[in-house]
Amino acid sequence: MYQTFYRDQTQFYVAVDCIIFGFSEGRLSLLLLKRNMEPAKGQWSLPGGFIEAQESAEVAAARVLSTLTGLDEVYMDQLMLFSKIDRDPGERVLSVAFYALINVADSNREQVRLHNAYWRDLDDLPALIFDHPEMVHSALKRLRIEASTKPIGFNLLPERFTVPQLQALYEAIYGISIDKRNFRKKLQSMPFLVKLDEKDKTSSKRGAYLYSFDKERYEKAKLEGIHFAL
Amino acid sequence: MYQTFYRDQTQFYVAVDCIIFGFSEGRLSLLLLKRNMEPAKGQWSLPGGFIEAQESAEVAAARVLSTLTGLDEVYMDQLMLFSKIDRDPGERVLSVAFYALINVADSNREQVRLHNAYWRDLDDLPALIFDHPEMVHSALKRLRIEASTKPIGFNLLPERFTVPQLQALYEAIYGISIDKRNFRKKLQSMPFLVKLDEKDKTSSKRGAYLYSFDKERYEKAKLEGIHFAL
DNA sequence: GTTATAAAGTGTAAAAAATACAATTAAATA
DNA sequence: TATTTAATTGTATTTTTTACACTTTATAAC
Repeated sequence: MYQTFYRDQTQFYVAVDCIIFGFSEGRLSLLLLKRNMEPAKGQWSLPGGFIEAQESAEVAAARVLSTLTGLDEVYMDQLMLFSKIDRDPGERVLSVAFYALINVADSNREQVRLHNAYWRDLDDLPALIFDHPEMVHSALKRLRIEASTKPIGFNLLPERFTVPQLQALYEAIYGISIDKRNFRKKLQSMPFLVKLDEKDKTSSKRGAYLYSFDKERYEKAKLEGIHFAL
Repeated sequence: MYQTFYRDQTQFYVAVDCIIFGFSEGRLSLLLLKRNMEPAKGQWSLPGGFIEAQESAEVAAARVLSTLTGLDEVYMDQLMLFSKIDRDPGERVLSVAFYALINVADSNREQVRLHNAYWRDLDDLPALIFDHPEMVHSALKRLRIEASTKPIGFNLLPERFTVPQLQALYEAIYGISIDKRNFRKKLQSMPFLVKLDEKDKTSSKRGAYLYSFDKERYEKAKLEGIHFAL
């Protein structure tokens, strides 16, 4: 039987690490933990934890994220397994990296604070332990690829958002500036972006119309060959 | 210290499984193992093996591939970790899937035979054990994404290949038929495709010119903003 | 040695997509 | 009432993608 055969094999600790993206005031940020004890005191790390006996990696990552932010059903996707022998100087630990997209305002501020976690601007990250910088790099690369063909960016925005907000998000993700007329032109070809009657007046006197992403309409459009592309 | 903390954690067997793509006679194929003993006798599986104490997942996958085919320095990329609790009905085993692209002719036929491995047409795969079908699906999806913007398809061809061969490869990867004039037009914009003086006459009386992919020129072109795209 | 065969090789026009670019509108505040 | 600031709108140009058919080359058959 399998069991007998497997018994000779080495077993490993397997952790998950989460690259949690947020977006506010036109900037992408990551939710990071500040170590307040040795070793590596003062250094920063990605939120993570060990996979438990009865968990898949995906469930473990969702647990870590839920514990930290109070959020469930968050957009999350696995990046890959990081397994270099010395990636953790303490002991051999493999780690599966996940990236998550959340709306900062939805997270539980107190819970985040209690875990000694802080939102740090993606363009100005502190030094991170282990291979966490590599994980972040990998996550950003993946985010850029995914966000261009799938409507995942909306997970970083409130339920209702304005066109200028959406544009600022894409400008932040790709680090470019986009012509607003061309940007709106693309949006017009997406029947799953629903224009609401209400305006958001927090960032201008005139106010900008609020929109929402209609998941059902998106699925319908996809079947008709209309794809998301930004 | 870390060690003390880690000791409470569960450890896991971690395997690698390889989706090894080949291309011959206009068709993609996978190198699969046929089980000639129980359990699951007669069923097919992806080539794989356990990660050993002093190996990274990448090294383990390269070892598995080298043992099976005699090939080193093969194009290989990690897909992700598969970790569903019951994915292996025998015991809890996590598995990292890798996909590899090899030139079938380069592999050691006897070695492959000895491991009870066979090339099976991708369009006519046998039933596979565990979550291996999911891994294959994931690999094909990744291959399609990667092959469209990176010159990785050449790993499936001989060192020197013809334009019709290259076109047939891309037609096989994407399951479409491509206009040969438009295909050649795109190739003309790629200075790293070197036309040789020799012809391959195995598939036509007239013969088709052989080309090779020049990696150095590719890197140079990339710096100049010329990207691979097919 | 002429002819038949089969795959390799070639160019252009039309359509679609991406890009560049500037004035007007709306609402609050001075 | 005038000023301010961000939101909103359309068109012309360029680039890219797509559609499409005949000629060339070398071998094999006659």
